[in-house]
Amino acid sequence: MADTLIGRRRSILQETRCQTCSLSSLCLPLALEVDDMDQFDAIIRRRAPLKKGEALFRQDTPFSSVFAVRSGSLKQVTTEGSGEDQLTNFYLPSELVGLDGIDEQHYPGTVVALETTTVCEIPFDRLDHLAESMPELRGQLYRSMSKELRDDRRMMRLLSRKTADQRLASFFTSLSERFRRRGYSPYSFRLSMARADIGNYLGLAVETVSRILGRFQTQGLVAVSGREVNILDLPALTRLAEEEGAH
Amino acid sequence: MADTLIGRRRSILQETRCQTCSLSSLCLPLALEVDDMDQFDAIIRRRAPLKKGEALFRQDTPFSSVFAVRSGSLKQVTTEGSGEDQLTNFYLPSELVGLDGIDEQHYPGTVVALETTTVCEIPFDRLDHLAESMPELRGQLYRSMSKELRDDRRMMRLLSRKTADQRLASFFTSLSERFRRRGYSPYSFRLSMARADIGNYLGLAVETVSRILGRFQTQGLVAVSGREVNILDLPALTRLAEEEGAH
DNA sequence: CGCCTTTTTGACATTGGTCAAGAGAAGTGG
DNA sequence: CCACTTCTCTTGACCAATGTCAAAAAGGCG
Repeated sequence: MADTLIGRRRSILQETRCQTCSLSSLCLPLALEVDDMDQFDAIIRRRAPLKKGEALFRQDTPFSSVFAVRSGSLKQVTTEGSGEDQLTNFYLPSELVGLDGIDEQHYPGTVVALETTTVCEIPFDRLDHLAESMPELRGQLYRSMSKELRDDRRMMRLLSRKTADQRLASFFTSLSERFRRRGYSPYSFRLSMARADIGNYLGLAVETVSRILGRFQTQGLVAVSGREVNILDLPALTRLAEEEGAH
Repeated sequence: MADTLIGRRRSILQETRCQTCSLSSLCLPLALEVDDMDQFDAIIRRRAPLKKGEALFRQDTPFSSVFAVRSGSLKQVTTEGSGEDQLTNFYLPSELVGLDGIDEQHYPGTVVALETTTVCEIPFDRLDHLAESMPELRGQLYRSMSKELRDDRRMMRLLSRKTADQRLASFFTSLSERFRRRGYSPYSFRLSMARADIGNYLGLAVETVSRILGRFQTQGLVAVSGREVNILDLPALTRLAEEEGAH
């Protein structure tokens, strides 16, 4: 009884409950029964929203939790020795951040909000404990990691076999698809990241990104104005993305 | 009693038991108690050794098991639509193959033996079932996947920020380190893969691989004769590998 | 409104790919 | 065991894609 009240109160004040979260069908609790979802819900910690530029966690910090993005977006950046930073990932709502920290027990990169962003913190030890008795949750966790592995392989393919044009086309079609799955327009969206971030992520110089965006525009593939993007010819963009650079 | 006999017999005939496997300290059963290891052992299936060029499994085949490499080596190759093949990974003894198939329930690439190779087959449903009651095993499984994620990020960094020389240097130092961890010489080893495989993996043309190997040789970094490699100046190679290409 | 950051554009340099050809290795069958 | 075929690897000449440097234009924020 008290529990329910607290639960209700929390949901009103902070909208923290998975049951009422519009992302639950894409997120970890996917496929959990009501009872299980309640338990899962109970281990989640709310965080104050991150402001643009704020870090969710920093590289080499001890690993303790994974995070589900609730709204906004983030980038993961790794610094290595002398080298420049490398942007290894962008995270959108419902995606899980921090899974690559499990192995070495610290986060292998700094994760920074690209805009105002809210996340659910999921302490990993408690998640694992829960997973012990919930095969569904366990499966979902495996799947999340496995999916990330597959995405990484796709990225490796992009980096080693695609031309700059194809990389940009892939970037746009992939974003478009991710927005679509989350119920947003796949044709019209706002980039939360700078050109420099895109270039870093795709392994291209900023200037190249800028030039190719210009070319896409004159080719009638997209209309870009600052960070506002309108995809005009998705099929053509998809075709381009799926071609492969000579080599 | 009968169990023990069968167990013994199996171990003599096929050397399948984890307890007697020299890799157990690097492999999944790492950190399992004796009892747990016996149970783990029981779910493992032996396979006939693969001959050079034989496939362990093919792309898009239904996912059912992960595999631990026992001896030899393999490569994973993904074909995508019209594009050329992309070599996404090499696997050495004690490494786990197939984890990226969990999510979509089929293998995202074909895995082929580079030489005579033996593997342990671990049916995934049984592994997961066991993981339910063995937190150690569960942890080990998470760690394996997480490590692969980290390795992938390193690879992405290599592909997007390193010059051809730095890539080759990384390739050699990484191989060297992997051999060292497995108790082999870090200075002298045999490449089981062709130059074309190395090039494909590193995102370089075969010719470039060949040329740079030649240059490394005249610089006194390595001595290469066919697939026989002697690392002459590991520190220098490491330095080179850790530099980062302009950009 | 002015400063600072982000983006665009231009000129030029460099890395690494492509094509072509030849030298070695290695597997195959007589 | 050798001759033949077929890969695999190396080398050279040339070229295209993309990076670098420089500077101007456009945005965004206090």
